[in-house]
Amino acid sequence: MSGYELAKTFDSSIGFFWKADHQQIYRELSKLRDRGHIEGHEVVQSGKPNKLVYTLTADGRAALRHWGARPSTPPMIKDDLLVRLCALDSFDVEPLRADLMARLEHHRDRFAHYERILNKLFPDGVATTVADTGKLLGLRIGLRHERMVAEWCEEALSAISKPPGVLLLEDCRRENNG
Amino acid sequence: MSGYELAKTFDSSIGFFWKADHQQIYRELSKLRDRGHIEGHEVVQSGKPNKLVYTLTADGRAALRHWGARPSTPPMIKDDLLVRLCALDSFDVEPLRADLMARLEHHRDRFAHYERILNKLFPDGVATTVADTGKLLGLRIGLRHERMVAEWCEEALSAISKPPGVLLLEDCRRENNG
DNA sequence: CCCGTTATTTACCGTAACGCGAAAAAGTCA
DNA sequence: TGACTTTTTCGCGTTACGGTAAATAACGGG
Repeated sequence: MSGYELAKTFDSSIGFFWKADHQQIYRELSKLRDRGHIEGHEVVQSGKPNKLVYTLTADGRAALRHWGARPSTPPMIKDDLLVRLCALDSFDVEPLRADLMARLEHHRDRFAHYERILNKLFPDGVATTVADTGKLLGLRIGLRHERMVAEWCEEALSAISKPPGVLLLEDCRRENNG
Repeated sequence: MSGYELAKTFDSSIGFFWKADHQQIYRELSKLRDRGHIEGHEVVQSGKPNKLVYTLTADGRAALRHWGARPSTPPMIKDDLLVRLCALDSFDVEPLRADLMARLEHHRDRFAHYERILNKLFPDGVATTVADTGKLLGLRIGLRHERMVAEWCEEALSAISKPPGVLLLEDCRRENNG
């Protein structure tokens, strides 16, 4: 693809867990070209300026496979909300509650959104190709994640609404089985 | 605290979702001091070099409260494993399966670790102070997260082990209720 | 023919957040 | 003296970004 096409289709592919504007895409393409991983070939167009379509070189494909065989690094959570919770007594509760409610809505929205995509792409819940299996699994962890965080937001809201000490064993047991 | 003390205690406090080595801590302390948010006072010690203990200024405390009232930004997942899944057909399956198994073990370990901390800090599952409530909630989302990812790893392993198309409605239903 | 619009790429500026390797300074103990 | 701990600092680099703008190239309307 060309940089322009990548920029346009980025959001609808891996855009849910990775953001990149067009500048960064062009930058990364330049880096890859400099390293010999990709090659750009001009494609003449009528009615529009020509575009520079990049394709993997043999070297690039090898590097890709090599990268694909590397162990992944489990990412950190890195949510500033968690830092706030770590020092909960240093902050006002009300804005935090508002934030938690906004977050709850946000994660519910994302969950619904992923669900729509899932129903659209995999109405039977079945992936027929290897590529589809990967995309389906990506959707699955997205769904799980949003549902998990949304549930946690509810728990957090009820915990900070009551005076401390009212988060009881009962809640724990419900959570540990849920 | 002093930079040295912060560096030592960082891992056992918010260290699970935020990493910082001592250099970065000193750097951030310098920034905060330059902005007037903290003040350093030398504390004489016997048997060791003196230390520079930093304390919040009134300005710093105000800035902290202001920061605490800001809406949080929901972080992206940003797991390179997900990128691999998005282009699953471009990679070899075996290293990916190995990676998934390592990840499964990793997240199970973290889950067990959080559970131990939870049982140690909150043997009754009850937080008695506001500060404890925050820490408990942090542990809770950590537990939820590790359990969720571990379950997803199992699902992913079974999905990539079978030929495509065998990830059935049955699995979906189990997940959507689980 | 100028002008505005879309498509496509590039240049140049900056920032935050980090890692690495080293070393300085101050003290202890063998 | 030399090795080791404690505490702080310096100077180098990188990755991964964001913003603003401009440079092309082609189209169509007035």
